[in-house]
Amino acid sequence: MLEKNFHPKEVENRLYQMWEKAGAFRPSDDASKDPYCIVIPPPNVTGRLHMGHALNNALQDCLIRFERMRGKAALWQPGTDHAGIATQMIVERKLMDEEGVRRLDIGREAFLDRVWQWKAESGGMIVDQLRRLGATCDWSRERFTMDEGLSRAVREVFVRLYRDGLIYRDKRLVNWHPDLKTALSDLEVENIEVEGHMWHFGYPIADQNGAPTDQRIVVATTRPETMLGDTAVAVHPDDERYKHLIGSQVRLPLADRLIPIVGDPYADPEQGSGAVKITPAHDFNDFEVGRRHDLPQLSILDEAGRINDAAPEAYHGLDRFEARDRVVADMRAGGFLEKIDPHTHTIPFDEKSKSVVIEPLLTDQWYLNAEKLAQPAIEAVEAGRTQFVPRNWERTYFEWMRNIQPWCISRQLWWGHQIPAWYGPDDHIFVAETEAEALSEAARHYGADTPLIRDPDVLDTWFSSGLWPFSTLGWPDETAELNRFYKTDVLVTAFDIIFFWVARMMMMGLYVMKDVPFHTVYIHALVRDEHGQKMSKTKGNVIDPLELIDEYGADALRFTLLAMAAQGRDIKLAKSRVEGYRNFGTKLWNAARFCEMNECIAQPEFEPGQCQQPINRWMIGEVQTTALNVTEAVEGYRFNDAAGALYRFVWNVFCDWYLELIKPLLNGDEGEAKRETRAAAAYVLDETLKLLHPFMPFLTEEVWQRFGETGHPRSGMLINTSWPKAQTALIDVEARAEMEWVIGLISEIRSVRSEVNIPAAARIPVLLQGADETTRERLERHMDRLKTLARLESIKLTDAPPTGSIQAILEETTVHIPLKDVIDIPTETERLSKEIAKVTTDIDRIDAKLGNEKFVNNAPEHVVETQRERREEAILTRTKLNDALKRLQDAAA
RNA sequence: GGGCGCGUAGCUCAGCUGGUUAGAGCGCCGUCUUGACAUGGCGGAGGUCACAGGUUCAAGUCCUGUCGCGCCCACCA
Repeated sequence: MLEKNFHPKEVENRLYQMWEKAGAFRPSDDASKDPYCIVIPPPNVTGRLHMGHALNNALQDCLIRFERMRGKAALWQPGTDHAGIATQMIVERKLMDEEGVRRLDIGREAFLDRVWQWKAESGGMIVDQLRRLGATCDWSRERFTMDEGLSRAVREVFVRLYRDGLIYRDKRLVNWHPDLKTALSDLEVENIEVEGHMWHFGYPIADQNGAPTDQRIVVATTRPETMLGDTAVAVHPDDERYKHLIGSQVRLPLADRLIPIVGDPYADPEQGSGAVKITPAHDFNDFEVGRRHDLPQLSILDEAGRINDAAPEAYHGLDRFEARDRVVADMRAGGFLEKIDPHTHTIPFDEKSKSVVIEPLLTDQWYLNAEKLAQPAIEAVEAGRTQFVPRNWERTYFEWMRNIQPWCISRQLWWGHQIPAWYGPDDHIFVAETEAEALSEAARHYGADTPLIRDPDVLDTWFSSGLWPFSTLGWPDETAELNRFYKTDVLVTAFDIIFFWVARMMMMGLYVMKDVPFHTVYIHALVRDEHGQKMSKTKGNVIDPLELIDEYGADALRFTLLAMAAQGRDIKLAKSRVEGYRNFGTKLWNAARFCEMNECIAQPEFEPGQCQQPINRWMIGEVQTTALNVTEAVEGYRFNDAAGALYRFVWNVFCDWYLELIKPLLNGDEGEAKRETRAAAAYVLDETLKLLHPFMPFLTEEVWQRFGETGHPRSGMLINTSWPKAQTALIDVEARAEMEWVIGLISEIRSVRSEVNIPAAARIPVLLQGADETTRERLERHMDRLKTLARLESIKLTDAPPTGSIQAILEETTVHIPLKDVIDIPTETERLSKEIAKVTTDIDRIDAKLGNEKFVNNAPEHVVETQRERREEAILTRTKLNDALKRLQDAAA
């Protein structure tokens, strides 16, 4: 016997282990089954499950369970990402906290050992947390981006790209992280608006001998320290104010260097003074200007962001912000500071901490020619070989892909895939998959064995992530899984990594596999807090999914997320919502409990089409409709529709009506109708469990199992059961009409009872007017139900005009309960008058509509028909209301 | 500057290709501990669908504009 409530804690772990032990997560080997594959967005090994993961994985698990039940060989390929920077930082901090050593103190080898050690100890946390959510990943295939196999894939792709000329080494400005001392890609930089200043400097123009004159040219900057690296001043070639100065020179203060004034359209005459200082080594725009004019690139910062030897001695070793103050002070002292304006501008910060200011720095790095790789990736989406859901994200994708910049793929870190490049004594580059290969190439190149030095840098984490859809399936080997599951089916992710990841997978997949990595990209919402803020540790507004699981169970959390996963909108998560869906679980649990108590046991030979009772025929039809709706919704990635359909079906149809309506029967004598109803109820419950399983796997499986203990033994676990195929032939329109009539009648009687304040416990007789033959038959069939659910004592029929009415009930109840006692007559009179006025305006409006020829001629038949019916109904209601009003007034008098 | 999206009940949000009387959860009011469920039942209040125009027989839904809000990209000497 089921307990009164479902206790997730006692069930979840047990069922999960049972599934896993039974191998339920492994795709079927049956070659006749269609393959279905999702690769998980690999969480960082350093990660803890946050709400975004919970949503992301609830969606994937829902799809995987759905497709598995639909008979596909479903593979959910799991794994984790080594997360270069994040992981390195965590281990560095740990080293410092526990042993007081820096990574440089112990050296690269030892440090990497520590990272691996750390990974072994605590890297599995996020994976366990995914299990708690109920994620049915095939854990036997779990991969890690730094595994030997995946690392081999990385090396091979790198070498291929290099040999195809798509990876190259270049010296240009990169986004430099002065704390971590590494380059970052454009995407890892976040521009944040801050209040700052604009300093205006007057640079003295030099005479023919290079000596400063009194004439000044004013430039402005938000980064005064960079003036130490200025190598020109630019003015617009057509700017009348400065045209004549092009070709002359400026005596740069402090640095005391002569720099040219050049004409370049980059200088905007409208902005500031119209003249702009050019610092090619510290500004992306200036870099371009410098290239055009062949200006020297004078880098004045070292890798830690301190002023280097290229600047005057007074500034050596100063941090960039100290240097800023110093430069401003010195400029002021020298009389070169014209003015300071307050100024809001955006400053590049590192995207992770949002606290370190990124410096453009001139360094040698490895680049990937993304423009070339983007071409086929753009075409694939244009041609629809990969589709975004919702569609509008394609615009975002195109926008970025069409303006894609070279991708800086090297990082000056230790944790990651070391770049397979070696340098000869003359810095000649040898790129090869192994050192041996590189050495033999070098021997060929130099004509003798030559020692090589390996490039110490590692690759951007996202490089290996880009290979994920095929590297996890075994590439570069031609594995059975690769053949079977690539391309994969759908990628599920949030929009914030479309650029980081989706775009890169598209490029890499097409380059390496010559096919898109997935046919669909489902972009889901971001989970925010109740105020719509992005959840973040610093804001302290994080809701921990694990806490919610502890409190309400994994099913409740999953259902909440799925029910709210409307397309394209952010999810503002409120706890009350989770609670509501937990209650939904309880409701279903108790419905099952009710079935169990009433011996509704699934009969293996039960034929849903053979039912005789209209109520059962109706209910079976409702299940079919729901199966149809849920299937279509999940197929279309409309998870909220699917969840909503299930919620309404279970609660508002199955529990509220069906179970209530069959109570008189179940409590009555044994007989064919009772037997049929028990079997039908059990059938409906089973179908419901199946439909709900991808959404609430634990509760449904538990009920499924428990019923197998007391009823007919189950042939298998719910997780492996076939998805209900909607049989539209089982939808009996007549039975539905009849039951809707019964439900409507009960609702009306209840509503009227309440309106006239009949105590809930009171049993009343009811007079129904205008009963025709069909109505009489129906009443006969459902008499018990009507009496029970509407608390009627008796039902009398008259031949007078139409159906159950306020008037009739008022009339009859007066027999038992004096009207005056239960009704406040003045209030009631007022209410009725208002009601009458309202109905009258309704009638007028409908009359106007029906009087409109265009409407009658053009609107679909059923719309016009509906309007006519409504008109008649309204007129009838008005008559009744008027009668009731008159009666009240009589009673008052 | 370019792009995307949002504005519907007190709160959080659904509402697909225009078509009955605009829905849900939570909250609120009333009522009921009746043998599945108080994590519940039953009944109810609450909305000029941001605003202004337009298309249409018909607009929350389509178009234009206005106001307010959010996000992404780029730029800002």
